[in-house]
Amino acid sequence: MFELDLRSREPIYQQLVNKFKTLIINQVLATDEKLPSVRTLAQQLTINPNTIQKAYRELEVQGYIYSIKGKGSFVAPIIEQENQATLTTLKEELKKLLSEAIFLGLTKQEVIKMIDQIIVEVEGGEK
Amino acid sequence: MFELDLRSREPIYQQLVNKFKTLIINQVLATDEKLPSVRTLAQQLTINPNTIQKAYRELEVQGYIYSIKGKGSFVAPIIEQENQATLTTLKEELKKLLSEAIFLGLTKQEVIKMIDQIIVEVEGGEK
DNA sequence: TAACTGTACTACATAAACTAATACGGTTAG
DNA sequence: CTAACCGTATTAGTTTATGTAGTACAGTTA
Repeated sequence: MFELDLRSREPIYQQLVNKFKTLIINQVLATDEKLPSVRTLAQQLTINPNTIQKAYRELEVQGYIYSIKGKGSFVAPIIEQENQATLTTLKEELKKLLSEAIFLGLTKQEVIKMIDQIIVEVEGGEK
Repeated sequence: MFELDLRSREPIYQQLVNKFKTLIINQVLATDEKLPSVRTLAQQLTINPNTIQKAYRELEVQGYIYSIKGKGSFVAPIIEQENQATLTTLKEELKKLLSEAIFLGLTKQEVIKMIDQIIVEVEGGEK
């Protein structure tokens, strides 16, 4: 199923994350399809289950899959994937920008004001 | 001149970078003003000159100072308008990103948390 | 209850980051 | 021109972070 480079500079779990991302984005793995269990895949690749676990957690954080204890890990609904993935990226960019802006003198109050304004625009004042 | 926290989790050179940034941005150090030499400051702070050097290099890379071998390190010309312009640009980018992120589910609380975190990093927990 | 599932905790090896010791090369006052 | 300043490169040692593995715990289902 996978070809891993065990002695690559790129961590194994990262390779797994990328492989799965590709498969999921290209719809090779359908929504709600079950991924191999951490143990199964680990045995198959002759690596430690915890490495698979780390990859799966990363995929989950990034919104590509969801895991249920005792049941398994599954491909997340596409829209949610996209949004979560995008959001994660956005958060990183946001943090960089915010750091820079705060350093240049942007105040917390200004940012909050900005957010309030945006929320009004986007959500029309709900919440 | 400086108060360093030698056993902070934040690297010494990073603390120095931040202190100098603040001083330069707030015009406490004027344009072309000479910074203490790496050895002088090192002796004063009882740390290694190389640590100062690392801080100075970082400041140079980020455009805050310039160094001349054999002469010293000096505050780089900082045009206030440039900063303001940068800040304005950043604000626009910020607004776009924030709009997108909030649309995707980022909450106001998350952003505020993010800001607090950044402020702590930038100011290094003084007060 | 047995055989699956994900997950938490710990430990260990390795890689990266940080700081220091030393030496080298440019500038300038005397 | 040399002594006393400057920044900088190289190297090494120490600490910290990262990646992986071993083991044990906890939920699910037939």
